[in-house]
This record gives sequence, structure tokens and C-alpha cells, in this order.
Amino acid sequence: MCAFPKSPPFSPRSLAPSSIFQHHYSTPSVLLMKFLFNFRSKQAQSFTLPFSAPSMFRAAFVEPGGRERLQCRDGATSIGRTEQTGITDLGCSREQIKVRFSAATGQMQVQQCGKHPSVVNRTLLSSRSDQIALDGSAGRVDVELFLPATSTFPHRLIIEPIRASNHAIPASPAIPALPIQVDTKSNAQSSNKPSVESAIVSKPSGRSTRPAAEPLVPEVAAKWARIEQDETDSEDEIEELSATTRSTPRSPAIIAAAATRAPKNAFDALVASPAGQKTAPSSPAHRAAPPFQGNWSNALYDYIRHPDRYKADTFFLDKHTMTIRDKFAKAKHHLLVLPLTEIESVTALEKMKERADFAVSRLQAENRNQVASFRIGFHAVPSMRLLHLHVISQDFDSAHLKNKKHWNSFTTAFFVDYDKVVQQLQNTGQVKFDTNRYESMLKADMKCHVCQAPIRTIPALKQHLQQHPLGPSK
DNA sequence: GTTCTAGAAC
DNA sequence: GTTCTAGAAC
Repeated sequence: MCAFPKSPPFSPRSLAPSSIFQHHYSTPSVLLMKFLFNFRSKQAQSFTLPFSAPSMFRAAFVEPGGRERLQCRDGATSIGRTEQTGITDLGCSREQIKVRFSAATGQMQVQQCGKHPSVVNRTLLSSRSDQIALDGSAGRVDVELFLPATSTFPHRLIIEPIRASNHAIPASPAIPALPIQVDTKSNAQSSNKPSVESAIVSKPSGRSTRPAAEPLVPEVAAKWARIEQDETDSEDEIEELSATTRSTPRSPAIIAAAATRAPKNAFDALVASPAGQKTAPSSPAHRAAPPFQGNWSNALYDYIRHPDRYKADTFFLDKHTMTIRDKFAKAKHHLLVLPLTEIESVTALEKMKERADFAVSRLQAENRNQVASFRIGFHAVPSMRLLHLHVISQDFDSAHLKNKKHWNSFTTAFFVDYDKVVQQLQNTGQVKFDTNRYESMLKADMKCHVCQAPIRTIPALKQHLQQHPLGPSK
């Protein structure tokens, strides 16, 4: 384990949010900082519902098959590789996630059980027993089951709390109208059925057979309608909404989860927008964030202070990190992993790296491995304050890559691979880069990152890169 | 970090 | 003449 400097320059926990911007990142000398902002530290995930709760939930896979639905009342329901779900992929555990639902309170918990991670409303459950509590009354839950890249990937699922008065539960399990894709290898194990009353509901022949979307909780729906109309700043409304459903401190993940509750045609919207695709900008989850008003170099702080404003830019969020799409991506895939909590040991850095690796895995799988290789690392002399780990595909196919500085910052030693940073940290207890030496690299003559050919101009670079669409060999 | 633009390079 | 760079301003 790494030994950090014994006398940190300041105590992050003593910083009030407003004082963060007064602390200047000592860029040249110390890459690793003692950042802070522990706004999840004492969260409790419980809710008090002021309204009538739904009495059941419906879970529907929208990818890849979109065939099956489960309808469940109280208790725990396991979802994974079973006949009921139609998932045959051996990479999926028979108990990939467990959904605990209480009709009495409307609370829902989604717990990671299988080996591979899940993302629930953009919140990452990365290991077994990780779980997230959700207000089951306020709308659908978007779940992605991430499996190895060799599998059909990812399996996407929505969980939609519903009220029994409008959605009668069949008295006995119905026979699916369409054939279930049965994996004979896992047949013997498929008796692992949900532990509570559940039924397989025939797949509708079309959307018209699905009950029309309705505001599940009018009070919440009305609030969201107002938020959608408010073009100025949704934060106060989200805070207000959260206050009506919870009595505990807020967290980025919970705020983000609340912010994804879409009362209007949630099912249709979900089906129409597979993971990773942007939907209509009018939806609250995809509206552009208001322009950041502070100094440009502090802009990343705005993401971690107001994750709800950046839903459209968020790749995923967990209690330690926020992974966003770079606003000016220099390649087809360019993400930044930001810390949400204090970086007080190399363990926290490892969390960031795990998220970066996970992002690469996801992107490669989503693109069926027809994507360039990736590098994960830091700029030796970052321009933006707040530690940020770059995840960038090596195609460098982007209109935002416009000058020599851009190119050299990702293709010279100015870009420091994560492993090298951690190695230096573990060897010396700190990470230092000579500013002059590294900044001079940005002015060096350009050369191809694959074949080392000299390249004189940016237009020539763009032309040349067409020879290497996947970057260096993986 | 980006945008803008004067002037260098062609 | 046009293209492209690089530094100032933000």
C-alpha cells in the first residue's frame, strides 16, 4: 500500500464547499491531491412516502430479446439467467441482481449478486452485495447487467412499479406467447425462480397492448413537469422533490437516481433509447447543463457538485466516482473519471481505475470490439483543476482535436499511463512532474502514434490517421 | 480547457 | 491568393 506524504497541505474534511475554489491545485508538483467533497458520507438510504405506494413492480427486458416480463409483489426477486428472463448467456449469473420490493412502503432495493457489475439508473454496483435503494413510487428503474465482452452485452432491463388496481396480476403464471430461448446447458439450473409470487406475462404483440403510461404518483409527476419547464436551474426542484421522499442527507447517486425518474411515457422512452444513445434534449435526463459561470479551469468541480445537471454527460456514477464524457472529446470515446470523495490512499485511485477499466469494457462490448485500443492515464500538467483520469480511444477521430497541443498531450510522455503514476506514487509517496520539461513536449513536432511518421500539420494528421482507425494494436 | 485572429507559411 | 498556426483573451 502506498505511503502518502505524512503531512497533507490541508485537511480536506475541514473544507466547506465554498472554500474549495480558493484552494489552488499545485499542478506542477503534485498530481495527486487530497480532494474532498464527501457529500455521501453519512447518507442513509431510506424513504418516507407521503403518497400511496405501488403494490407491485414489473420488470421487462428491453435488450437484447425484449421478450419477457416479470410481475412481482412483495419480497425479493432474483433476476438473471433463467427461463423466465430468457437470458441464456453463461456470463450471466442465475442471480445476477436481486430486487427487493415492499408494497407497504414503495421502497425498492436493487442488489448486485452476480460476478459482473450492474448499473442502476447510472449508479454502478460494482461488486457483490452492492445495492441501491430507490423510491419505487417515482418511476421506472433502468438496469444494465454488464457481462463479459464476449457475451451478448449488455442485458438491459427496466423495472416499473405499478399499481395493482390498474394492472391486474394474473392468478397463475401465463404461458408466454412467444417461444423462450432456452439454454439447455442451464436448464437444470433454471428452477431457481423468483422467491416471491411472480408471473411471466406474454409479450405484447406491440406497444399498444401495454397499458398506457400514466403518472404513477401525480404529485411527483407534477413536480417533474414543472422541472422540465424550468429552463433556468433544476437543482432546487430536485432538492425539493428529494425532500418530499426522503428525510436523509442527499448524495449524488441518489440525486441522480431521483433525477432520472421520468413520469412521461417512461417505457416508450426507454425502449426508444438504447443504452448509450442520447434521446430528445427536452427530457430532464438529457437537457444540457447550464453554462458554467466560473473560471474555466474549475469547470470539473461543477460536475461533482451538481451531478444532476450533467445527467446527459454521465457515463455512470457511484459513491466514489463520477465518469463523464469529455465535453471536447479528442477521440471517438473520451471519458473522464472524477473522484467524488477524498483521495486519501491509493485504494481510491484504484477505484477510479476500476471505473476506467469498466468503461473500456463497456465501450468495447457496445461496439462489438470494433473500437480502437484505449489508454487510461493522466496529463502530467493538467489544465483543469480536480484530479481527472482520462479514458481515451486511440483513434483520435474527433473534430475537437484541432492543434498540436491537443495531439501531443495524448501521444507524448505528457500523457502518463495510470500504472506509471501509481508506480511512482508507491515508490516515492508522491507524484511529481517537471512542468517545463513536460510542457515543452506539447510543442514538439508531431508524429504518428502508431507508425511514428512525422506529420507537419493537423490536416495532414487527420488524413494520416485514416490509416490507423484502431490505433496501435491492442 | 476553448475561441478568435494576426500573421506566418505555402 | 488560401491554409494553418500559435498566442492572447477568456
